[in-house]
Amino acid sequence: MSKSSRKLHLPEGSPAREAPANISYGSLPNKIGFHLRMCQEASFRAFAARAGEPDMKPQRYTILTLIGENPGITQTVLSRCSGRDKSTLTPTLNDLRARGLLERRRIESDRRSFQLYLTPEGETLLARLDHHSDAHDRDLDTIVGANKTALIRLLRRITTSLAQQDV
Amino acid sequence: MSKSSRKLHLPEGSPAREAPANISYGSLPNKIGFHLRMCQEASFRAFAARAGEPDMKPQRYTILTLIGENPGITQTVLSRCSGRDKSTLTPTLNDLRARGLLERRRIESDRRSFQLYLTPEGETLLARLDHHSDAHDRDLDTIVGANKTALIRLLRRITTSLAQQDV
DNA sequence: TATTGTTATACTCTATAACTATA
DNA sequence: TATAGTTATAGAGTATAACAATA
Repeated sequence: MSKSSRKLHLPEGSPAREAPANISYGSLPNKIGFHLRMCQEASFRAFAARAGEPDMKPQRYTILTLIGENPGITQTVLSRCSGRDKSTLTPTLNDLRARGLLERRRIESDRRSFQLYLTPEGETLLARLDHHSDAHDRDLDTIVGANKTALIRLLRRITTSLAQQDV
Repeated sequence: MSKSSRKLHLPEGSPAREAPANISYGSLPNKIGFHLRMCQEASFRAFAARAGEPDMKPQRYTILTLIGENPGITQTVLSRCSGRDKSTLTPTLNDLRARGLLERRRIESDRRSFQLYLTPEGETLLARLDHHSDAHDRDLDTIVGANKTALIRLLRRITTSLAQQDV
């Protein structure tokens, strides 16, 4: 097996590597959406391999970042910012709390809500993830070169345009 | 609720829309990887909303396309082309067969393998999905404009560069 | 009544490992 | 021994709906 020789950790989606064959991909290679998906998967795997934190997927990294950047953010706001339903967040936040990465405090002025804060351990982990993320993005920068700004601008434009379509 | 007014079908990930607040996203907005994820999610949702086939996610569309383009492709080859483990494919292919969208034939010269073919119903569905996919990609083309070729080239470069890192 | 967060439930996707049947 | 495909098992992620506590 020539499988995972130089790969560090590949928590999910390890295969995909091996070259196909004389296979036709039809119209897919002309579709932006297809390449977005391929590219996002490749980026995710590369980040996961680098970070070596099998339980810290991009979505969790985003959650930690949002809490770190906005201490005291509530779960509902967090759910909107991260684009997931609030019920989706509950198990994740419980898990992160169980790992001692974050804590929450009840808001006395509105006892329905909780404010979220990173613990020192959470800060440490976030810093480590940031480090890997920076390195990963430097890789991407190298690949993309001078086109980075334009690329991000394009991706943002697509994201916002598509989101506005169905408001 | 201003939720899904003009949305057709949003099988998964329906929220995400509502604007955040005075929230800081830290370094995320500078990260290509972050925007890839946001963009891919937005593209996926827009496609799903347009196609209105809640069970036909991009991955399944890719599978149908690959079989349609390469009649007689075997499951193992298909799994490599679609970037998923062969065991992952089994339930999906069973489901697609149960829906009458594809069929398989044993290869007599190697009775371990099966060749996959679309049924007429599968061809019809694929044509319909192609139609939606084309429309969706025309939307993307409009958003991206003259940059399409450059964008795809960049995305491909990222995908292949990252994939080669860990061979 | 409306909102915050939880629970209950369900489904999809994905993986690895062990298995079978064939080669 | 090696390969094609299945089964068993597991886990993450996501959704909707109903609920309790609070506003």
